[in-house]
Amino acid sequence: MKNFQEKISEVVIRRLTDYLRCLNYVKQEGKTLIKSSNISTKCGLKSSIIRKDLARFGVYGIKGKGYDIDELIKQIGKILGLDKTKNVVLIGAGNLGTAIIKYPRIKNANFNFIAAFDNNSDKIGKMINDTQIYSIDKINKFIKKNKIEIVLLTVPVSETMKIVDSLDSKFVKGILNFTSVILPPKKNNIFIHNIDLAKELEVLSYCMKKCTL
Amino acid sequence: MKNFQEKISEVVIRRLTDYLRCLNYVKQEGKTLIKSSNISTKCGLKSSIIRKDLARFGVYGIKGKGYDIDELIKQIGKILGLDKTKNVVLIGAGNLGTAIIKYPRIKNANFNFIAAFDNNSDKIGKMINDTQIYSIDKINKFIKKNKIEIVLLTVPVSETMKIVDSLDSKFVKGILNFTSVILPPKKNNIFIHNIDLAKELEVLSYCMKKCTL
DNA sequence: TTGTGAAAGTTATAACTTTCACAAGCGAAT
DNA sequence: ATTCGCTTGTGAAAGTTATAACTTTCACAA
Repeated sequence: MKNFQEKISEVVIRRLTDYLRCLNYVKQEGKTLIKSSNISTKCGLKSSIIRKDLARFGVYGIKGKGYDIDELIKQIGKILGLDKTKNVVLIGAGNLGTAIIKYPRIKNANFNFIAAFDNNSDKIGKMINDTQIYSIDKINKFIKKNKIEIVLLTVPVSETMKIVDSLDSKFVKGILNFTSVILPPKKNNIFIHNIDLAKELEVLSYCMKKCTL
Repeated sequence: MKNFQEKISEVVIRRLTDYLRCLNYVKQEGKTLIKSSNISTKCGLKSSIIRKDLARFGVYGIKGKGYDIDELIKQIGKILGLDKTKNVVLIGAGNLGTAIIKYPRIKNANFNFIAAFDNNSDKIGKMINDTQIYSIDKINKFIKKNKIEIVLLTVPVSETMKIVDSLDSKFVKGILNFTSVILPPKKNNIFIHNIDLAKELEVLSYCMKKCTL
């Protein structure tokens, strides 16, 4: 794999995650090699762009045969930084938070939910999979003690700003914001990635409309 | 608004949804006009591209002042096809499904969840907000009777294929697939939009890695 | 050893996107 | 009415991305 770090756009990164998903799927079918044309049909992309993406990172296959699946998974993982375990905490142990912790592929991404926080006393002390729920009051002490860098936010809109402002940017470096509150891409040097579930429905809405034109 | 339908790429569509989210937020602060530079800082985009996007669709502002928020919301809604109510059903009334139905901005997108389906007898008959949960056996009859075009899939991985194959493509035109199963972008003429929650974590993972280089 | 088929790797180009810089125009104030 | 400040709208240039077409190389079999 090439070592120099050229700028990679988010489109490319998103494609890499698609490849990864596809590769993990094909791997568990017992295959060891995969052709670019195979990834192509599975992901709905042209095979040429897949080969180009891979070559760009110095990930090579075997001409006439295809790519080694295990090797590919390893390399893409390395590019995305999935090779190191990242401790994260979840804030907001509602339906969405619970769903995320239980989501099948998240353990593959090497995200380790070491704690969840909520202000609902019925939930405090309970578990979601292997993750314990604590009172939200304890969050900053916990972050400091465990040097948490990543926070997943799945709280109600009304709570969001207060919590974001309270997070100690000495430790927290990234927030995955699943609330529908708009946060700036960077705040106090914390990288914020906004995810809006409604967005996907809106995109579908456009596609449906376009198709019936 | 321009009437001719040029091809619009998904990047642009996604930006439009960002504008919409921003506009709704600013609207509820009581403002009536907004500058492109304001949307710009909120969404983390250059103001020039916002103006370009809007002009492209024939949506114009007032020079020296900005854009009329209500008008902008209306126009973007029209472009995305949010102006018409779309009846949808949810399959899989687990945490993720529940979270989606309750997600704040989804009603804005004019998606109307008229029914949910699950195979867990404890859930059948219960409600999520205003949406009743039915037995999954009844799904095809329901789709036929109510001419449902959009299905939201939030079932376990093991159930996914069986359900997708069983959906009647005479009625169903779009599937929003939140399971982590890879589905092709189109199947039996049904448009499929895959959403993988793990993807967002993987993207964040890359960003975090990049920042520490 | 050599020939062949298949798929990777590469290059050139077309298509698309973003950005910049500035002209144009609106509205408020004088 | 005129000026001034402000922000939109846009054309051209720069930058980026995707695609098709082409070349190379590998593995296997004859």
